[in-house]
Amino acid sequence: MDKGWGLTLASDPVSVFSSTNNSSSSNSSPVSSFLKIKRDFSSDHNMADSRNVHNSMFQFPVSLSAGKEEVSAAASREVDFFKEKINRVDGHDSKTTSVIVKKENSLAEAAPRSRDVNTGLHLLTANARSDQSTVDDGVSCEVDDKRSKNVELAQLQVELQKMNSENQRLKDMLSQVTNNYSALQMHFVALMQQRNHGVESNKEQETVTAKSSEEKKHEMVPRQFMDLGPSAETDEISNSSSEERTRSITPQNHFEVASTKNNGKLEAVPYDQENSSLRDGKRIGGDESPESESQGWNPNKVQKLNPASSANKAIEQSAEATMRKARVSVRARSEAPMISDGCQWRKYGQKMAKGNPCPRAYYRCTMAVGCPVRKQVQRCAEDKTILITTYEGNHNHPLPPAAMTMASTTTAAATMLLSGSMSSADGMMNPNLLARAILPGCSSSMATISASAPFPTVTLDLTNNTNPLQFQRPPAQFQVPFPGQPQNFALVTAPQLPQGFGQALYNQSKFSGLQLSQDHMGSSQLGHQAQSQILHSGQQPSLSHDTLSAATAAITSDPNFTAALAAAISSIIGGANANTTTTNNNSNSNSNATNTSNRN
DNA sequence: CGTCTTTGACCCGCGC
DNA sequence: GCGCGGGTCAAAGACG
Repeated sequence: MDKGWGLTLASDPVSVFSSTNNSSSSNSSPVSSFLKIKRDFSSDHNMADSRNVHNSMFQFPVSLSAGKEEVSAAASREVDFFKEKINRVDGHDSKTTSVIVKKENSLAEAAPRSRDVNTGLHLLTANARSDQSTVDDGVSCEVDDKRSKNVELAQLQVELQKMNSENQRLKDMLSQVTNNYSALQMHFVALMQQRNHGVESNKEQETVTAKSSEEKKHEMVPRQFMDLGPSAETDEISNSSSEERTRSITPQNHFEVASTKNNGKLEAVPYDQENSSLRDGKRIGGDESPESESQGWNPNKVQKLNPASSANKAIEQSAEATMRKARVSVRARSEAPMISDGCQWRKYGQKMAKGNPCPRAYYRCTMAVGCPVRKQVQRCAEDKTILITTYEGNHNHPLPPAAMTMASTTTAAATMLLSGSMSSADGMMNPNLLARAILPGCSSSMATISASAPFPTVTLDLTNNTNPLQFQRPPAQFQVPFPGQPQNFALVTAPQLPQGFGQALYNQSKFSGLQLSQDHMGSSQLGHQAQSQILHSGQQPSLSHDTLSAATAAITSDPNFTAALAAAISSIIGGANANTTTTNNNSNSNSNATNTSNRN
């Protein structure tokens, strides 16, 4: 890379004039996405305005497509530039420098600008000078040229070092955030378990000590929908059905969920069972764990199972089944055939669904053998620009950072739905409550929850543009599919993204954050963290627009870089915002969370 | 050659 | 029992 630079520069602007530098142009080295971005942004038209070089190391004019025609054109322009330089020998060094660099870049095309540039430059600059001498004879010009080159090279070096340090920092932050996330998950599971035990004991206490109804209410509130929102909202709901709901809670069920999760990774246990008996197994031998197995997407199967088994077993099974069958449906506007969520999917079927001219596609997660996660993708019949993606199940394998958001979202949805359905005597949940719980920042209309047993589904309708920030960027971003990536990317850029996927993921990030808030509501520490998570998604706009735009551009322009960049940026944003929000929340966390989220 | 997509066939549950 | 619809399988083809 460095060498490439030297070579590229060696071609030298002047020599370029006379002959095309083939060697340099052929030097296509890995150019960082950032460079690419800048290059994209800086069009050739700006070449004359290259005085701004000092502002950004990447702003020097670059012609990406350096064809022969362009070379000649560049040559002509270079001549003009030299004239200019001559006129301003005393003027800006940067100007002359920029011109030279420009020429080199245009000729060298995408040649990487590395720090070693200096070496190559110096050596070749001499030659260049000799060539240049033919054009401009002033000795002072040569000196200035040399100096200016040195200056710019130094600047480039500094900038590159900055970028390297920045990258390192990003990496660190990413790993840190990942670790924090894992820790939080574990903590959450532990707390949930504790809480379930506590609930049980509280129940017993209730019966024995016959507490006042009000006291009971207070105790119950936390259990029911987990404190997702401000206490006021909770009170609202608790008065009516919450009491019954909470009383009907089956601690065993809760515990079941928690315990399964506790056995290591969140989603591992329940799905291992399912994995052991996938559909294949079912067909071959239906005897083994028929329940877990045969259920697939079909809710009906769940129904059948419960009556057959004993009471406890039925409860457990229904819990597991519900957990497995809980769906998270995301409605988002997207031109892409499928939302990229960071996981690898394999299409295993396609069907024409009744009442919808658009076929429904069935995908299975292929990131691990036997991963039970599946998703359906179908376009909305009414508005074909709306893509409905329905997720089911939890991954039984480690996920890349890019897939963490969606995975946590589905897990959260499954957990929450399970808790909600379990906690409600009649199996119905208060849609508004749930909606608020899932998307505290969104109007309840954005999230609809179908709790009709036994097939709970959370539907996030992200097609409504309620967040003004999301209009800031052109919709084109989402029209480009990012195979195998993105959720985190979307999470990162969502606030700036117009709608659809970004919005969906943006909200999903809240969702995932919600999960923690719900379950930790009682616990101050986690509760705050969870809230900060929620807020972080809501406060993303606090991130500098330049950074986001650059990241977005990088992603869109360089698909190969998408995953890494998305992960890194998302981690940064998450971390930064988490910190920021945490501090901000100290004063009034609840209201802040609500307000922030209400921006949507 | 391995992987992925396509697509017709099959299985299953449900309602009539 | 039959038909319908949802979900899945698996052979064939496409693709890199």
